[in-house]
Amino acid sequence: MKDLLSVLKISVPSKIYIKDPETSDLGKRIVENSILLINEIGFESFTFKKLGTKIGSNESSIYRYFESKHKLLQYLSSWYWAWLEYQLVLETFSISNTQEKLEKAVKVITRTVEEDSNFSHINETILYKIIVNESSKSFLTKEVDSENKEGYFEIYKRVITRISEMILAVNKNYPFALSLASTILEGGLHQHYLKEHFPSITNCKKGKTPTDFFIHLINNLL
Amino acid sequence: MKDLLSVLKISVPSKIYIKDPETSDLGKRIVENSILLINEIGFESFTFKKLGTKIGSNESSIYRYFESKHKLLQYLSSWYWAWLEYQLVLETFSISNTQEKLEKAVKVITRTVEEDSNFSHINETILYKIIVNESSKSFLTKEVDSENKEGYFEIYKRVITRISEMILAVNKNYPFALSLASTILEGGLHQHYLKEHFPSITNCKKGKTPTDFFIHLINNLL
DNA sequence: CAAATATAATAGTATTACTATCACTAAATA
DNA sequence: TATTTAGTGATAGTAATACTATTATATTTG
Repeated sequence: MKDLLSVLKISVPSKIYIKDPETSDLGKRIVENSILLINEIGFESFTFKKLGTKIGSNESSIYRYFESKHKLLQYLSSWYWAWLEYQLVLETFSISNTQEKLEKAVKVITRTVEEDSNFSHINETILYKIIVNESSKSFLTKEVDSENKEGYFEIYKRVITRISEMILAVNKNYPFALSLASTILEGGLHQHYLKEHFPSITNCKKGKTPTDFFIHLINNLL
Repeated sequence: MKDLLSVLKISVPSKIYIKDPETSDLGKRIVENSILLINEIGFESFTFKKLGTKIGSNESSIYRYFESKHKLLQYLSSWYWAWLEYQLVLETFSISNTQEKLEKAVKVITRTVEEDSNFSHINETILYKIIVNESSKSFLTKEVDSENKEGYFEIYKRVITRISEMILAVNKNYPFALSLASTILEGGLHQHYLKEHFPSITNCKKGKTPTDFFIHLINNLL
């Protein structure tokens, strides 16, 4: 996996950034450290000024890469979905049994990202925490519709479409494949969040993961 | 229902506000118009200054009721969950058949709030839109844990607990009642959001509602 | 070596998210 | 009736935010 990814590049919709952060050292430091800083202080308190200080660079230089912190969050989200899609395809590709394939897919999209695959400057484990805590904010805005038209959410939508196809492969008569797919994806993140902050309204904890919940769900539903 | 509510008062955790907005005309105008304004321009663009202008009052007066716009959002959310809990209890109370009771409950928590029950200055239809679009932001912050300890999310958690009890009444061996309950509640809001902004990743549309999806789900799962 | 490009440094702006102070009015209370 | 006091409004002020613009300097490339 590590080797494969060394020749592949995660591709994010180009309209999200002004200048591709993958093309320079500064760009990579911006992305790498924005993940750390957002994780530390939260998206609301995160500013380009603070990030500039952290990376020993100037606020104005960061603005050459991203129009706003909101766009940066969308970049990080898209990057994560692209990375997840890659994991998803890789780990399910060779499975021919439809049931088994779907189970694997659900595992991939609902599991905690625990080990840093480390093929890049991006720490996926920490990025995953940001996805759990902040990713909703990337689309819950007044600008969703225009941003959606611009293609900002293409990868996210493609992941859901892929899952829905696997659902239909198991049961072609199931009438809510897309809704189930989107529910598992967002619901998985949400259960991880609850486990951390609202343990009284989830059954998930150590030894009983969101993955177990959703695997049990699809096995009894489809 | 209208009559019943005229003697009942929706009760929100008192730590959320500085001064109870229900106790004055200005307070009610703040709440009433904040709902309209947040719906119009979105929570990010919403400010107390703009709200002050809208209600012909002063920014500083609004700060006498709410410490910040974040607290105001939490107030609106709590108010909604309290209102929903009331609907939930009222509409399921007299149903003795457990299956039927749960179905009704799922209907109540996943349906679109369409008619304004109009028992107060609060427009529930528009408030519901805010819940769909903005309510996640009330807990997705770095302050969740301390705010949770202060009891800000009590009503929300109680609604989920109630649903989970109804799930267990149908199938006492189902091992994920809380997770299923929280998934239906948040998932319902999310499907409504997708229907509006990302129709390509949901099966929900006119004539095929989030309610249909979740009713079908529980009926085949439990 | 010149030209283009990337970055840094500095300054500046409108707005935000408040806090503080003071004045005024209406209602409650002594 | 006089007097607190509570509620609201008006004004001012502050530190920080979310940028934009300009100029200088360093680095890369043709």
